[in-house]
Amino acid sequence: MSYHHGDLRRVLLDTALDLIAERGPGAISLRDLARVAGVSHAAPAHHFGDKAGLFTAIAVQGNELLADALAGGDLEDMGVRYVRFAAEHPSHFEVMFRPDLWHAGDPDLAAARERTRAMLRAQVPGDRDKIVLAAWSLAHGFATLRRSGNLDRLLGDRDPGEEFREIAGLLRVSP
Amino acid sequence: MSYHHGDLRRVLLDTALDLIAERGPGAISLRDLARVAGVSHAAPAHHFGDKAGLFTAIAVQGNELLADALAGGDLEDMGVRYVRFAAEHPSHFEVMFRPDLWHAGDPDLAAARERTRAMLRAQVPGDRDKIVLAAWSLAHGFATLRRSGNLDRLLGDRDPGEEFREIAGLLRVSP
DNA sequence: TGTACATCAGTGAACGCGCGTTCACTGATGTAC
DNA sequence: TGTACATCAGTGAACGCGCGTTCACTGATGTAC
Repeated sequence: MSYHHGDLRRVLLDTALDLIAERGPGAISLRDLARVAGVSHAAPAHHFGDKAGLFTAIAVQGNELLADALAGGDLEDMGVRYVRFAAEHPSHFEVMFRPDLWHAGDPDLAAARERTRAMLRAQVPGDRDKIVLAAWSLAHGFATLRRSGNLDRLLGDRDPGEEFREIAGLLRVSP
Repeated sequence: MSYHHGDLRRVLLDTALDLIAERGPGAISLRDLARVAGVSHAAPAHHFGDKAGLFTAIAVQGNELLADALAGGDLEDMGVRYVRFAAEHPSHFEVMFRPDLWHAGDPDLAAARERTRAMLRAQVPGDRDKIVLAAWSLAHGFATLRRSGNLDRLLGDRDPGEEFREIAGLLRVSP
């Protein structure tokens, strides 16, 4: 491998996502990240500025992925996709909802978050904010409980999205 | 104050809850806790064994408080109480759903968690697990999103429980 | 095609710091007699 | 009422460690001429 890696930023991000999925965001260190990625321990700082910068980059990427995943479809489908996203991108999902981890003022992050929010809203005709909030709460709660292991005894091995579809199907919007 | 404090365990727990509410569980250290409580830095270890022991104690207490809060009432009321608990005991709530923080094998904690779960189940006649899960997801998602600041622009200054009652009122269990 | 130079990615040594944990100790309390 | 002793809460010094960050540097790449 040459002195200039060429793709180190991406490698560091991917490695960080693996580490976070394994041990949680609290247990990660820039030095450990560099160690696992096989580069000098100063390299992460070079790319992300500092530790919060790393988490900020992850949160930006996560919001973009989620916004993409939510594009199109109806309200129930949105919930299913939301839950699936959380299951498939656990590290992104976790970091996205931990404001203490990032640089809150980052403009890229603000834009990415706004885009995700706009996608959530777009699934409901007529700007019915409370309905969006109810659906979002349902999907977010399910995804979070599942991720924290609270549903281990309650769910089978099925696709989490399908499990959620069944749960959500028990509720309907009252007229 | 005498050499023997008499109530140090409780003071340490309360201080820890304050610190967690301010800065999040990741930013707490036993030394800082001791500093704020005005005792030697080895005192927390004396009471809780180690750092995870402190979080375990908080999780036990949180589960007991939540189980108490959920006793009695119907399904919708359970959601309201759940949300209210999260708002009133943010540190407990946060720690309770962060398995990476505690001693997972602790028997007291296992018992306390089981008691909370039993309370959730008890609100639904006939053991309809999926309904419980839907209601739990809804309340948990709302509480979590609110706590992470994601609803700041969407909610007013009303009691969080009442905000939730309105949201939950938009959904009904389909026949 | 060749040379000079600017730019930038990544290095590695060094720093100071706060941390968790250990351990022999000391002071206070309660109980047995 | 008084004394001896066990128990336990809390102390304070000491340890070794991993961390984030800084900084002068070196190697590679791309571009201008």
